[in-house]
Amino acid sequence: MPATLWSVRTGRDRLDSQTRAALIAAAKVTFSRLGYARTTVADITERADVSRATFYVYFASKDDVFRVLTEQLKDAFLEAQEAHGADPDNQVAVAAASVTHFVDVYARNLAFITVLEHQALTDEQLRAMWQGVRERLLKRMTRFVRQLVADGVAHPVAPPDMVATAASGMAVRFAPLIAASPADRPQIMRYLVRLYLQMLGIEPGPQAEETS
Amino acid sequence: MPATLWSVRTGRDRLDSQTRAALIAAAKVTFSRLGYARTTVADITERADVSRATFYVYFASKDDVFRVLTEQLKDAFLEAQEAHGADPDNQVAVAAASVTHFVDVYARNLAFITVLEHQALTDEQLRAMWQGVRERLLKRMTRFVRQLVADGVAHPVAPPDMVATAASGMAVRFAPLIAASPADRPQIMRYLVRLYLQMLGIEPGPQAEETS
Amino acid sequence: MPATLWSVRTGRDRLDSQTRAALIAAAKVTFSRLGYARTTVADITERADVSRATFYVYFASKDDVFRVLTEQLKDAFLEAQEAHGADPDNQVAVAAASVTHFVDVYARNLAFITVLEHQALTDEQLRAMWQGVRERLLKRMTRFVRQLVADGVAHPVAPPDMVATAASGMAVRFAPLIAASPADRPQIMRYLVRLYLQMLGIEPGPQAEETS
Amino acid sequence: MPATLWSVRTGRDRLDSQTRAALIAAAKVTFSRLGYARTTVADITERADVSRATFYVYFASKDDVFRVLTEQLKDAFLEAQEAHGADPDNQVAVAAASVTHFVDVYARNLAFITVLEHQALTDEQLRAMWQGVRERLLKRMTRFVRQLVADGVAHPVAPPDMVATAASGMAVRFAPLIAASPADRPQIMRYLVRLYLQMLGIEPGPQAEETS
DNA sequence: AATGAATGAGGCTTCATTCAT
DNA sequence: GATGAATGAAGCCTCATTCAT
Repeated sequence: MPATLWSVRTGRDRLDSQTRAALIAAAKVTFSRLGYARTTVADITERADVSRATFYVYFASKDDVFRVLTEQLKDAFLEAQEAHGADPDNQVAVAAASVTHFVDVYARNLAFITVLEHQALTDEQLRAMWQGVRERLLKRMTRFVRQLVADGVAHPVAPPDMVATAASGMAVRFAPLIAASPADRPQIMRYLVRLYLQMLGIEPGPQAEETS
Repeated sequence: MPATLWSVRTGRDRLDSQTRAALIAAAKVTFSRLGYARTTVADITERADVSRATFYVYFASKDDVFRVLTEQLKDAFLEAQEAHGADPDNQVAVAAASVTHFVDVYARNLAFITVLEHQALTDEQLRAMWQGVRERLLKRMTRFVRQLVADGVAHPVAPPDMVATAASGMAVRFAPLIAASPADRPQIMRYLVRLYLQMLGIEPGPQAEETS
Repeated sequence: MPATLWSVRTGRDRLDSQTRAALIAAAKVTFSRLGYARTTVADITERADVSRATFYVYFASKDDVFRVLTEQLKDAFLEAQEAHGADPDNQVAVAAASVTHFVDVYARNLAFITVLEHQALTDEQLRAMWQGVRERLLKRMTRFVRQLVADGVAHPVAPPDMVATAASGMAVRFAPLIAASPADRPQIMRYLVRLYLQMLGIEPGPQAEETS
Repeated sequence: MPATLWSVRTGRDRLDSQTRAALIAAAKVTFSRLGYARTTVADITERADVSRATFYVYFASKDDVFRVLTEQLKDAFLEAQEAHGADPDNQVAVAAASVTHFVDVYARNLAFITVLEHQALTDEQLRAMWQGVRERLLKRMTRFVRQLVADGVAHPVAPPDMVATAASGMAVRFAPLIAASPADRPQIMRYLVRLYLQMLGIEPGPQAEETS
């Protein structure tokens, strides 16, 4: 096992295992394709090329992997929020980068999110978690809008939280487009950003076009 | 539903039966609460207060009721599109009414739609149907936007189909708000319409505020 | 189903079912032969000549049938306690009849009791129930001994509860003998009764020999 | 255990290993608490603080340890039979000591015996072994009773083997009492011995009270 | 000697669906 | 039309055991 070569052996061993990673990847794909209920542990282990019992070496149950995947998704969204790479002084650029990253994460996880929202219907814990993520993202965007208004940059026609809600809705709806034709991503993103700025009541200057 | 075409049986057809209606209602509630897989036929029949076997008098399978419910949803959306009640000559009012109706139907079926989208992941037929509904709505809105542009009423910052996409995303995201606090519906709708017009690049005149 | 002919149809239908009875009988035999863990639901249903799923129509789980059987055993013991058939005025005859019935029930359920005691090790509820039965029987015998002493009939060398304990131990140990050679039952019972009376400090008169 | 015969390996044999001892002790406790089936090899190794695989260094299987424990129990019973410490010329004292030792061993192994008897239901070898132990003890006691009768010391009301059976039953039933309240052991034992002698038809002289 | 990792085999339980009445 | 009864099929999970190191 190469694991012994590159990973310092600690108590976390189980968590670094290649097998575990393979199972997680397989689970993600399978859940995304088949949904939760139709995914069987056998589907996952076959794809990961291990035996069914091995699954239970790493996860307590089918539910357990699903939670792990959900946590990973959460992390991805919270990280995307950081809007890396945009000039922090250029508020418009920051706004654009933030939307862009969000849409990218969303597009990459489209199907899984559909499944997650379905599961959240019956799983209180999942529901709380996913709603938490949504609220965090929304609050941040709301704060941002408020800031832009205070700075006299934006002039929206509705309260900041409504604007944020609308903006996130827009973004969500653009994700499938990008997932469907990745080649058009730059163009689609450009339109999305323009519409976003328009909704904020910002005059789109040339800087807005520089995103990712 | 071809059933209406060939199953004429008696005067009072199976399709009218009270029992059938009860089963459909029960199925809708149960699917919405528990999702597809976790809903059992027993759940549905218990709620409808009939025996498990009776279910199969009216439906071929669990899948069958789900399809029936999906058809009903489709009808609801297509009907909402008709924008009843708005002055056909006031394009802005028509736009507002259309969005409003859409959001209302969406809000009333939130959970079921979540379930439907989950099922569409694995059911090709369902996927095609639901996508068809979305496309129809989108196309109509796109046409509408194009018309407004041609009429010099709207000045969007992106192509009509992009605007329509963004608008529908907005609307979808507002539905949960309305479902959560129906009392605030008027206020929320007002903001939604404003943002919608803003995105279309329409100067919101006083008429826009008159919606529903 | 003849059931409709001889049993008044009530809500208890499920409980009268022939299938249920067959499953219970099959479960008793199988548990007694194989013990709890090695008994599979398949073993039971095969013996009852129904499908595996049918088992779950009548019982919630393997554990559930086991509890039902345990209740039946409890009832058998409590009923045996009543010492039917002995002249109530002849205390010695009552004593003999009581022991005799107890041993008979025990002998008929030897293996099942072994299994039950094993299960009681890990199942608090079972333990409480079985201990309750034992205590009830013991208390009754203790009361009886006390009475005999008060009446000057018995002159035991130890306190009544100790005598009762010892007597029940004797009886338990005789059960296997009777189960092993039913033909010798009368003779064995005679000795058992004699030893029992001897332990009570009763002069065995001719009446004692009249048991069962 | 043939192991002692052919597995001589090194000076300090596997059979002495501390690890092995720890596993045996852990197994005894675990089997006694959980029963055979519910005890997992993992339970045993966790308690012994070694890895699961280590178990198989010392035992061929879960069944194997169980057999080892059973052998140990057998040895304990057979040794208890020797009635160490009683004046060999005082037959009554010997009788008392023998019963006492038996009860002590039984009390110390109550739960394990319950498990063993459960296992004996399905394991022919175990059944034969355990029955062998019982028979040996019974035969010895029978011989002893016969001797007492021949010596004119005892005057039982039933044949020696019946008396022995009854006596062992009494003893078995007293074991739980002693296990439950060890502080009362002397008192309980005294009553047991009295009842035992009473059953043998021996006038309890003062010597009988000197036991253990 | 000790163990981390992996798995074959097996058992419990659920549930959509059928069918005779 | 309604239903009680029965079941085939399928999936989750556990665990004793093996093996390479």
